[in-house]
Amino acid sequence: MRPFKHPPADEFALERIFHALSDPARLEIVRRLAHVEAATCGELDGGRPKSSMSHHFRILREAGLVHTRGAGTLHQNSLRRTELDTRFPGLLDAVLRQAP
Amino acid sequence: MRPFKHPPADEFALERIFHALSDPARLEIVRRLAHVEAATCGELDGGRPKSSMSHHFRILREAGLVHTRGAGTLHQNSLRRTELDTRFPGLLDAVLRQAP
DNA sequence: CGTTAAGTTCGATACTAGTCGAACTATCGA
DNA sequence: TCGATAGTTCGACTAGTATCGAACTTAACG
Repeated sequence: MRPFKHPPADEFALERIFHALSDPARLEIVRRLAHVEAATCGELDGGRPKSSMSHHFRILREAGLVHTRGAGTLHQNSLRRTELDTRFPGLLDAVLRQAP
Repeated sequence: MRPFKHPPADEFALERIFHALSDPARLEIVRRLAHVEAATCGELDGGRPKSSMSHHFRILREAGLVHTRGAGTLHQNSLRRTELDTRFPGLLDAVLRQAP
């Protein structure tokens, strides 16, 4: 499995993060990830096909919102919460306070 | 002059706000508006044509980020800061802390 | 009025992004 | 090793969006 590209926290771009969060499907993914330690792609699809989910996770990963690590045949995704809170204090809280 | 449509604070949609902020031109507008009481469209174009600016201001208005009021022949735009802070505490701060 | 100035609207174009099926890859288990 | 499973990649289609010139609207001022 190819390793994923995860930008370091000092390369996070606000525009990219906002773009990632401007899609309802991705906003929902982020919110659901906030309640768990990690989740697989399959656990978070809302009936959407796998190729669509893969696309959304890639956007979230490249924005720096989500970290994905392979665990056997499945991928565990987690919110990069502490890094995001350090780099953009208040942003994630604002998102999550909205619709818990 | 046609009155502008300004959504009430309880109709702000996070997706729409994020989309509005995902464009570099609009992010810059918001940041510059944070430093002044109000500004006209012309004061904030970065050499961009008026039709482009008008487009961006409409997106910002309809997301609830900016309020526009006509003052004679020019339009005064201001950040809806208190309403945004009430509805999404921390969000605007996160944006503005980033690049003052 | 006629003019100037500030923005808006319209229309065309180009680019960007979301959706989803099909084929591919990698890993685990029988 | 064969098959099943989880996810990625590819390709095509579609929908949305940015850009910008040109025409239009509105208001202030001679």
